[in-house]
Amino acid sequence: MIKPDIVFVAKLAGVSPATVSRVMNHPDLVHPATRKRVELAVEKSGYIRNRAAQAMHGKRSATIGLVVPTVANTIFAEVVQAFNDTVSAQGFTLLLASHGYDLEVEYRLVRKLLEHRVDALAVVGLDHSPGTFRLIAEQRVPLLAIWNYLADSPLPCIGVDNREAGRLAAEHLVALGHRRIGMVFPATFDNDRARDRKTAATAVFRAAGIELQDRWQVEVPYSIAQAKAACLELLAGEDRPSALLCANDVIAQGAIYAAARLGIAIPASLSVIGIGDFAGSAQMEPALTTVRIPAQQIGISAGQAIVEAIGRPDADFMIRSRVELELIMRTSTGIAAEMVRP
Amino acid sequence: MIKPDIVFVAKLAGVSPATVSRVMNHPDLVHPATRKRVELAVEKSGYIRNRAAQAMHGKRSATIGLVVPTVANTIFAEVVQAFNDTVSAQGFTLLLASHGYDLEVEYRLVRKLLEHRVDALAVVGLDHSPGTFRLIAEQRVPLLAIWNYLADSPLPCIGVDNREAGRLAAEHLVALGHRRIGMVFPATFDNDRARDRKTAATAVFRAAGIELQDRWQVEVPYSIAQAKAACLELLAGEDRPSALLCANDVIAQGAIYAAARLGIAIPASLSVIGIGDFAGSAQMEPALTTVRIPAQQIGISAGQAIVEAIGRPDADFMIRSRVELELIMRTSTGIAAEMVRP
DNA sequence: AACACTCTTGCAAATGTTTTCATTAATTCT
DNA sequence: AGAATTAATGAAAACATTTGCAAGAGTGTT
Repeated sequence: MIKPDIVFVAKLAGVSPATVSRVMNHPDLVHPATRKRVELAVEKSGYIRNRAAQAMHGKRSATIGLVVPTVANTIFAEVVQAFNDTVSAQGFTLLLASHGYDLEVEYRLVRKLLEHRVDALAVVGLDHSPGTFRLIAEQRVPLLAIWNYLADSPLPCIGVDNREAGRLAAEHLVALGHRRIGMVFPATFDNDRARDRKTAATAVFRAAGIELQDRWQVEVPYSIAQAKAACLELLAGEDRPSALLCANDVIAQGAIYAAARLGIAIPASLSVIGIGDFAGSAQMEPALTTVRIPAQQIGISAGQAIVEAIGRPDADFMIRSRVELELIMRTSTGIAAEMVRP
Repeated sequence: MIKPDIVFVAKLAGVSPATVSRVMNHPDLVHPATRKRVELAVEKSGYIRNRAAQAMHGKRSATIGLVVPTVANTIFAEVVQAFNDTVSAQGFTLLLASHGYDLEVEYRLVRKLLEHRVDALAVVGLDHSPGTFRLIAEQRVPLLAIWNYLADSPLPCIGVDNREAGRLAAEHLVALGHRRIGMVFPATFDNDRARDRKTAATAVFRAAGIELQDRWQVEVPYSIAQAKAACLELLAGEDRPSALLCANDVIAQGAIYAAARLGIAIPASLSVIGIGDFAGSAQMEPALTTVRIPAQQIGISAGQAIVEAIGRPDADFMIRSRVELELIMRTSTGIAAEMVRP
């Protein structure tokens, strides 16, 4: 019992392979009666068409590559889901790869995805190795950066302005009167998102005449556990900041748990702000004040844009779409203690 | 400027296409000097081999399909990551699909993955539509169920015994003297994991002579927000359970936030137990008592098993591997109030 | 020096589709 | 009714690779 191919089905239906192909790809070109017969033969033989052969013919592979730093935590879960749903509804399948914040690994992954002849590629952020860019340019595959927006980005992008995110968060703390501010960020090397947020926030603080104490700046990877551990250390003792600006909600959640453990009242004695508004941030107690990144909207828009780009292979693909950030004030931030008049 | 194919590279290197192919697939068969020349030509021309053409030849497609209910929350994030890392290290690329707990959607996704001629398929759990099973059997693609273990499962599986998970959680509550018990579960239709956990837990309670009050059994989807909302309702008023058994940690986190909001002390007046030990469960305050599912280990083992299965296409693939559960006692559960002697 | 090997390499067939072009059948128009 | 369209199908080339087979070039043996 051999796997049925298109000629097997054709024989079974008493037509030529060409007709079977047309039934699959341009059903309107074939007579309803023949179509019925072919569909029956397909059904009966259990035929499943071979996309590889189709792709080989220069046609679409009907796949889209998505490269993310990680799927292991909440950060990108929502975009990935929304993006996948969107392109999947259009008949595409997602090839997923994750590089763990290592751009050299990313290069290899992109290469692998190109070997599979993905019809388009989406990556997170605008920081990529030159090799990656060269590769994609050579292959003329539509490439879309998601998550970040930059007015003069070298490649199409759909996302948020991370400098604005940093600015919004910082301004919120400044507006509440905080001057003793700690920042908890991951390494900003190879990570333009964290870098942009941090520099923008720093600029705001500087403009407000706030001096950032080195001892309140800590570097942690994106992990609740490590963020909590780092914050436990940072917040121990009397000499601690009155507010913590965290690179994203995962870190902010860690910070809040650390404060809870230490019995530090939020927001009375400590304010914590995150960036992202990930799942759970709104529900936690205290609810996390954050700069909302509309992940779902990004995923959907990105999916639509990329499908559209695949649709016009000749037109060169350039879109720069900024989705709006929003400061979501919840209960994890409050007026700085020293500003509260009795 | 046309994209270089294998014959272009061959010409550039002054060899035949066959030799180039051998350099890519069986490097040891070609003379080191020629190999060098070919590699140089590949480099110079920016050639990227076409997996589609390769797959068409009956060879491997070097892809593995993974179908999960969702990637939008923490539940499967860790397995997906570990699985991806493992197979990726072996040169495979992941085709990802998510069906949102709808087995009819799953059928269509599986079909799509088979069109792409994945070398193997992994799915979550043992509940699947008959069509899905038929499809996969016809195509003779190795199929592996992850997350669940069942001694007499109809297909290879690597995961945990969900009945045991439910049992461990329930026994823990019973051991602490709880008799007024609520359960927060998602719909168990089409979801063998939730179903197994629930029936096992129910059996334990019944054996302990505990009567489950209908008003304390609630059904919620896997979402922190909805779990919290449901628990706010469940826990309002005086007539509430002393312990909550949650189908998984996502729901349990929602329950804990609900209690925090209502000012119900955990574990003094309410115990909450989850299943899963997802990221953040250990760090939250109070730290969540849970039945640990070693997601990473499952992902790695599953990746290894499936790659191995691809390696021996003739031998039929059957593995049933149970990974051990472990009750992790933290601070969200405690002795039932009515058992505490002054 | 002839023989039997082993290494390398090229030729050509095969893989499963899609698509262009041509052919035949059916329909419409005058 | 005959010509001119239009619709439906088939034949065959094309797509980019892999691999079995065969041939040529060295190498060691007698």
